[in-house]
Amino acid sequence: MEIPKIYNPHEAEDKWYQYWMSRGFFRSVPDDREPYTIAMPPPNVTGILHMGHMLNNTVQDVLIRRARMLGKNACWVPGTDHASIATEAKVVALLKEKGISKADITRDEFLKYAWEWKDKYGGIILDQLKKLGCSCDWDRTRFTMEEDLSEAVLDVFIDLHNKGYIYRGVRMVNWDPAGKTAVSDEEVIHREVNSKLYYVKYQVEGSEEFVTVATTRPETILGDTAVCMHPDDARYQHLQGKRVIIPFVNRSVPVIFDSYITMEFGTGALKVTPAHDINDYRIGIKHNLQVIDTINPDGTMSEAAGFYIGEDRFIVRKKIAKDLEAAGFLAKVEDIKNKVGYSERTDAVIEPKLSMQWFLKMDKISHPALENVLNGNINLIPEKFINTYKHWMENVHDWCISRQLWWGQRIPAWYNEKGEYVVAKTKEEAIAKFKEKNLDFNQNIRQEEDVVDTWFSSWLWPISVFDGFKDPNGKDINYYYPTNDLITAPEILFFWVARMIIAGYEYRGAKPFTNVYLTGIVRDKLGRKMSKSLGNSPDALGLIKQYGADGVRVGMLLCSPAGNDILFDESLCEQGRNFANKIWNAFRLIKGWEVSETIEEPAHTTIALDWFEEQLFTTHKQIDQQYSQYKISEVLMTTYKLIWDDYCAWLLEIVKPDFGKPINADAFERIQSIFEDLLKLIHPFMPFITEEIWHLIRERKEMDCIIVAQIPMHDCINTGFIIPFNTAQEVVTAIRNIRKEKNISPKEPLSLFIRKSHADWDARFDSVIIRLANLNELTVVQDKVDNAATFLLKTYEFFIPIGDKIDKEAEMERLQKELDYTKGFLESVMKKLGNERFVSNAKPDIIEIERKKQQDAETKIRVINEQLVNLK
RNA sequence: GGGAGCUUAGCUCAGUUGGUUCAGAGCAUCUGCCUUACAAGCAGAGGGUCACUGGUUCGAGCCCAGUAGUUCCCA
Repeated sequence: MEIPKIYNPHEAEDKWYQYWMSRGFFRSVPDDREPYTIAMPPPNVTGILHMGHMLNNTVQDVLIRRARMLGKNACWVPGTDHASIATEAKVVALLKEKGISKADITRDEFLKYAWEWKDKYGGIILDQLKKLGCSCDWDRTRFTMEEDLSEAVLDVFIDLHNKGYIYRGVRMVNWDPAGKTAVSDEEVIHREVNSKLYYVKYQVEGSEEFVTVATTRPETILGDTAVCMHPDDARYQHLQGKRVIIPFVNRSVPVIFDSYITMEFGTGALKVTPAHDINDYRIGIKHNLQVIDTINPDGTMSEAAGFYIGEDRFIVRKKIAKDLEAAGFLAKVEDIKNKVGYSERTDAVIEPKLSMQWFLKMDKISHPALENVLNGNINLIPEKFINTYKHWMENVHDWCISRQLWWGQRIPAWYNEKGEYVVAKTKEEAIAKFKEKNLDFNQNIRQEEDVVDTWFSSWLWPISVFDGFKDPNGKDINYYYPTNDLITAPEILFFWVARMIIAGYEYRGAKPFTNVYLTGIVRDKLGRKMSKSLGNSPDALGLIKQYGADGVRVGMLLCSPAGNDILFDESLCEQGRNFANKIWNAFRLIKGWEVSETIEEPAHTTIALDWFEEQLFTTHKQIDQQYSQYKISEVLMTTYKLIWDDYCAWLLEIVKPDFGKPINADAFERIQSIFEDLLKLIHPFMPFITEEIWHLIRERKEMDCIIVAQIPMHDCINTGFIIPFNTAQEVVTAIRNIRKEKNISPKEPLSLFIRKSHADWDARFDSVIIRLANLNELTVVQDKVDNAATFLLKTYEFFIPIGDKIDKEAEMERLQKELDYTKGFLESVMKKLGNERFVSNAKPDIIEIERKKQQDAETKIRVINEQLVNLK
């Protein structure tokens, strides 16, 4: 059989993913084992796989696969959320292409189109996750708008309303004129932009004086109901009790004083537009000002504006500036930078707008969510996010949960003709409630038009995916809840993570998960966030095609410590691909050997295998430790080095039989089973290549797959092989260096003499040194050896006779340098030991170490001096 | 404006309660090798005033204060 020199991932990927699926390896049902559960943060149903998803889901898959291999009942629940705004925008656009306007069809018709769209395109991302190798239990795939989950949302809404947590109120909301809906504070992105600051003159009533007011939004002048100054501002003291005339509109409004004003900004005089600015709104309430709503839901000027009716706010901004200038009211225009809010979903400029919305009171209900993070019942990883979390939870705002959309769970509230309302699941129940409350009702009661925020579905996710609302004592919810780990981005710490914790305590009396692993944001090399508009995001599936899923997974995780942003570079995937190829070639080597029962096992092979088994055991423990701290990229690097350096570069080089010779059968079995252990360790990171090799290396039964192989906990006595092996490695490296310096071919055998001057030489790895350094002799001697290249390790002297190749001058120079350094070092040690305060304050073991340093340095100086004398 | 974090090699990052023999890793770089597993490779090498200033200590990358730069969150 000819095995290709270069690993080709594609065939293996499709083959094994199908195999795993068809054998049900991803499936989890409750049993006697300990559960390990992750509820996937549901990606947006309109989404396609991007770098953030790849990072996030690779981490989850690593944890799930690891848990599976540790014998836990691993359950990873996938799904998507319905993303009201994004999906509705998509469907509206699609209808527009067909020449259908949303305004012309009924809610039911629209929803029919939306579901059609969802069934056709929704969930593409889940198929893409399969390409990445994600081992989710696909039988458990959920969708936030499916029937059971929607019912849970309605029940929760009704319950919270009954508890008095949900209320209706007029509030200044972030209005998205493109989506024609309110969005939450968290969905507004503030960006610094170049704007103009317009200085507009307002005439003081009954005088020739003008007050100049600076504004970035002249179109809102139409809604002004006051002008405000700081009470301490000397410039405006004489205006107490006066009124000013709004230019153009000719409305007389009061001059008011409030310490909210920043005297230094603009002219220190602020125009107050309570309907269109959150701060103005607060001032308006305080000073009892009139509120004039001059902007329509679609961002055009309203009837109340009186001018430019029906024209877009940004066009009006330019027009009114021109008109003000023509009328002589515009003093000047300056360029400034200011922050403007944009809708996360539609990228439209957010318009602060007063409207009637539904809110969830957060103060009481959020308490356990703060408490249980602070007391460590729930861990945030890394811990630095606790501060941010705490700050947010202590200043939590009520949550605006209504959205003026159709795609989503319709709020179960019903109005009578007087506008009075009850909350009930069905019309029949609503009627009953109206009766109960002695309110008017007839057949004309109508349901609230708005739906709830998508997060109002997804905050129930860890409960609802296990049907914890439908069946609160069900097998699944009792077994899997609380889940173990949540892996998500810090950006949604508040509007998703915190709210899930709130819901968890409110509806299960228990946390939804124990650990929250916060991944970083994937940025490009230049540190810019990856985005569609910048076009700096690589095509995720393209990367998988180019480097293989295993390569990309390794690339993602090599550079991603928890919570740190990752600066992604394709070369990382290349490194991952190269690593896969390295493993492949190790397999090729082993597979190519002829095995013999009769040939003797060489000493170097036996001892090297002994060493490696101890090394494997030690690394195992280290990896466990790193996993327990969620240091995933360190686990990867540790395993990477174990395989590449320890196994391939050292062990295989030692045990490799000479060309054309067979290998001893016992040794072969050990080498192969070590290789299998290594495959298991790296499997969570590189699922495909490990499964492929697993089956090529031995005949396997149908269900004997690495995905369900158990990671063994080796019992290994500390045999003390590691330190002497390290010494042997250093000796080999030193000899290789000498060969290189002296231009001696690796094929030319050399002799090595070891002179012990301090401790006895540990000869256990002599055979290894002989083999790797290509020696024909290794002898421990009492005396120096002439005409030899020398080197020092610890307190041993090494001699390699090389005849006339010695360069005495260079040799002496090297030794002198080493001597100088060692002397300096000894001096610093003696200084420490001579310091009485050090000797009396430092711990005894520290002092002991210093004494050892002193001794070793003294020995070394003696040895170097002798060598120098020899050379002369 | 308020709060939090970060600053260690060219890049990305480790660095436990302050205490081993130049502060570690991977990548990149440089040198020599197409050695019959792998050039997607092998064998070596170089590279750091631990942002800066001061303090505490016998001893500071680590603790404290200040400064600068930077990122994020909130307003």
